[in-house]
Amino acid sequence: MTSFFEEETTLFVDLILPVPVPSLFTYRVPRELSGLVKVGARVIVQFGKKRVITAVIAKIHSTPPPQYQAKYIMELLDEQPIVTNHQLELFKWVAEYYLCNIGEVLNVALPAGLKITSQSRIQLNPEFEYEDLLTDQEAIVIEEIKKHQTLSYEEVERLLQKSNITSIIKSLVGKRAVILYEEVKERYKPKVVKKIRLTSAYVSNAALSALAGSLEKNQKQQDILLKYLSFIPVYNNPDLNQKGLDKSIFGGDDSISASSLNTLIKKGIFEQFEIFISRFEEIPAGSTTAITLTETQTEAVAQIQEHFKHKEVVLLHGITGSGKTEVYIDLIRQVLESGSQVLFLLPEIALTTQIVVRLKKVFGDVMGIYHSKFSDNERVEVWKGILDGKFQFVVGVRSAIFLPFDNLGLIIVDEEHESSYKQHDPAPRYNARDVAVIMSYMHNGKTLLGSATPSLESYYHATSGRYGLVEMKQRFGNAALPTFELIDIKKEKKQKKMKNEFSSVLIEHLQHNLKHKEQTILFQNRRGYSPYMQCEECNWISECANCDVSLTYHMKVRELRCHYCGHKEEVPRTCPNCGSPKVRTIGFGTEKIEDEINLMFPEARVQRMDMDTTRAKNAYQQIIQDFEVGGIDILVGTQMVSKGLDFDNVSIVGIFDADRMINFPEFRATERAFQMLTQVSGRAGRRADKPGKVLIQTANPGQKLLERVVLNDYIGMYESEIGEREKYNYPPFSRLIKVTVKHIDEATANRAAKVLAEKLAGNLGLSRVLGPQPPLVERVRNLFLFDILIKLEREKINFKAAKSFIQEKVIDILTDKTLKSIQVVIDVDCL
DNA sequence: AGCACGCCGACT
DNA sequence: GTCGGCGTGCTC
Repeated sequence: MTSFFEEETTLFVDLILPVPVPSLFTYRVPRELSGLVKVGARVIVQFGKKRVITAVIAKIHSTPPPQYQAKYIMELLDEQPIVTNHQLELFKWVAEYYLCNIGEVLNVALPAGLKITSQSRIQLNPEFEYEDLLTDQEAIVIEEIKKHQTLSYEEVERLLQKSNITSIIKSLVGKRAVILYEEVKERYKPKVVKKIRLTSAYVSNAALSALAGSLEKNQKQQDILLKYLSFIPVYNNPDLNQKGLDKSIFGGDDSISASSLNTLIKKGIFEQFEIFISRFEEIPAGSTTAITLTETQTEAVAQIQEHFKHKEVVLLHGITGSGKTEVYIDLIRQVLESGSQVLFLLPEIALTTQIVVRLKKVFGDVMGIYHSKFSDNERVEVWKGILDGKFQFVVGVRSAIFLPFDNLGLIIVDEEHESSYKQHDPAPRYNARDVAVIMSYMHNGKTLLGSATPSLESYYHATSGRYGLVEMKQRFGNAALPTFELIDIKKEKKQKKMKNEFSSVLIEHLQHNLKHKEQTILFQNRRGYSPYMQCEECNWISECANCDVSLTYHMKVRELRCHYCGHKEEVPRTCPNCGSPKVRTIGFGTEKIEDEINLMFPEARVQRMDMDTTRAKNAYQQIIQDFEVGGIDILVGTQMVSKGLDFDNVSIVGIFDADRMINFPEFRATERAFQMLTQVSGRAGRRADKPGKVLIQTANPGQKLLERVVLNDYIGMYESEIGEREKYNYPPFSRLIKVTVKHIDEATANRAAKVLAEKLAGNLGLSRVLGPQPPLVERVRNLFLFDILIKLEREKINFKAAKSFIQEKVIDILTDKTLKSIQVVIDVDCL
C-alpha cells in the first residue's frame, strides 16, 4: 500500500551530534537505507569539510531543508535503536533545563565506545621522490612517517613541538610527499575467546578409541587429545563436546603443543571456533542469601510503599548503620519481580565498596555496574546489556542516569546529599539526583532518596509534604552510637601539650588503640603535605603561575602542585624572592599527618587514602581490603574515608581542623560541615559491645554546630539553617543560577560581567542579581573570573521564562563587538 | 568541539 | 616582503 510513497519520497533525518552545537542537523537518507533507519539508531556522517562522526537519529521525516542542500548519511550503524525514546526525551529535558546543547548531553551519555570520530592522518605518498625539495621541518616529518607508516595531526604537533601544523601538512600534500586520509575507528570490541572441540565425526566412543590408537606413534598429538578428554569427558557425555575448551589451555600460539594442536585441526580432528564473552564475571543470583528484615526495616519498607501510592519521591532518612541497605534490597527485589527496571545511584567513591559486593551477591547476573573506572568496552557492555534485557538492575555513578532504560520502576539515590551528584566542569552541569526525579516521572516510576544527613532541600520537600518522609533512627543490631570528645586545641596550645597537629588527648588514644590492636581513622580534608610554603624573611608565598592560589607542597614526590590547573614546580631550597634558606611549610594536609605518625609511632602501619594514593584503577579497593583484613592500623584520609567504610574494628575516629569546614565562606558551609562530620563519625564503632569514639580537634568547642554533631541532632541543625535560608532567600526557597564570565584580561572580564549583571538586574530586579564579584579563586588557568549569582524565588518567578531571558542576555553580550572574546558559563542549580 | 579562513607582528 | 601566531565563524 505505502510502497509507492516510500519509494518515491526521499527521507531526511534530524541528528543529534555529540558536539556542542546548538541545534539538530538534517541529513539525507540514501535510498537503500530508507527502510532501515530508526529513531535512536546511530549513523556515521560527514560533518564539516572532512570530519566524520557518529550521530543519533532524533527524527525521521520527508521535509527537505529549504535553506541548504543536506548531505547524505554515510553509514547506518545499528539495525535496532541503541538510544530509547525515554532517553531522547530525557536528553532534551536536560539540555533545556540546564541551558546547554543536546549534543553535550549525548556526549556524556554515550560511552566512548559507542562514539566514532575520525582522525585526520597522513601517510607517505609512494610516488614521492624529490626529498631535496623539503624544508627542515618537513624532512623531520617524512623521517618520522617512514618509521611509523602514518601519523596523526597530534603526533606531528608533538614531533615538531608547535601548535599550528596545518600549513606544513598542506605544503607536504602540495609537494605530493604525503597523502591525507581519515581514519575511522570502531571503538568497541567484543571480547573473544578462541575455543576448540572435536569435529562431529569423532564424538562417539568407537571413533575416539580408534583415534587414540591411530595417534599412538605421535606422542605430542596424543597428549593433546588426552588433555582435552580430561577436561571434557566426551566418552561420558557426548553433549559436552559442543561447548569445547579454551584454546589458551594448550599454551601460547608459538608453543610446541599449540603447533601440534594446529596439526590436529588441519587433520580435521579438532575444529576451532570463537565465542563472544562478557567482560564481567558471571555470578548467579544468590537465592540462598535471603535476607530477613528487622521489624524497623519491615516497617520502613511498608511506609515507603504507602507513600509511593500518592507521591513520586520518598526521602529515607536513616542514621548511619540503621540498615538502609536491606530496605533497598527488599524494594529492589519487589520492583524487579514486577518486571520493571531499577537504577541505584551512588557517589563515585562509595561504589567500589562493600555495598556493591552485597548487592551483587543478592542480585547476581541481572545486576550491571556502571563506574567511571571501567573501560570503554565494559561500559558498552553494560549499555548493550540493558538494551537486550540482560541487566534489569544497574548500580552506577552519576552518569548512569543516561543509560538506555525503557521501563524504570524505581530509582534509588543513596547519599542523596552528596555534592558529587552535580557535574561541574563540562556541560551539561546536571544534578543526577534531580534528573532522577524527572526521569522516574517520565517512566511512571518512583524515586527513593536515601541519606543519614539529607540535603536541606530534600528534607524541606519532605516536611512540606511534597515528598514522602520515612525515618530510621535506630542503629542496626543494637550497635551503639559513637561517643564524642571535643578537644580544645587553643587550650592545649597554651599548655604546650600539642605535638604539631596532634593534641595530647588524640596521641593518648592512638597509643591505646595501637596497643590493643584496634584501628583508627584520621580525617583531614586536604591532601598534600602543606597548602603552601612561605619565606620567613620576606613572607614570599609559593603561588601558581596560572591561578590565583598557593601551590601545595607534596613531600613524597618533592613537588609544588596547583590543585586547580595541575601546574607543577620543583621545591625551592632557598626563597626565590630574597634567597633566604628559611623557607618553611605552613598548614597541613594528609601527607603531613601520615609523616608525623610515622615519626611518633614508627611501629604503626599507616596508610594514606586521598586522590594522590588512589589514582590507579584498583588502588582504592586495595587499601580498603588491606584495612579490612587488619593490615593497616591507622588510615589517614580526605573525605574519601567518610563513605562506605563499614568496619567493626575501628574504635577511634580523629578529625583535624573541623573549624575550617565550619567557617568556610559559603552559605552551605554549616550544612556541609554537619554532613561531613556526621558521615566521618559514622565510621566509628559499629559493634554492639563496644561503642567507638570520635575525637574532634577544634579551637572553639563551644560552638552550636559541634554540639549538634555530638548529639546527632540533624533536626536541630535543619531548623536553624532553614530559618537562615528563608530569611535570605537561599535554596530551597529559591533556585540559584550562577553565570561566570572568563577572560585573560581582568578588566575586560570585569566590564563584561558588569554589563551583563546590569542587563539582568534591569529585568529581574536588583535583589535577585548578586554581583559581579570575583570568586574565592579569582584566576584559574590564566583566566580571570567574575561570578553573577541569580536567585529566583520558587513560587513567584516563572523559572523557564527567567532562564531563557538569562540565556538571551548572555547571547547579547557574546555578540557585542568589544566583549565577544569572553567565555560565559551558566550553571543552573549551582551548588 | 574541530577545523579553515583571515588578519596582524617578527623574521629572512 | 613571508611565516606563523591566534581570533572568529561555521559545520546540515
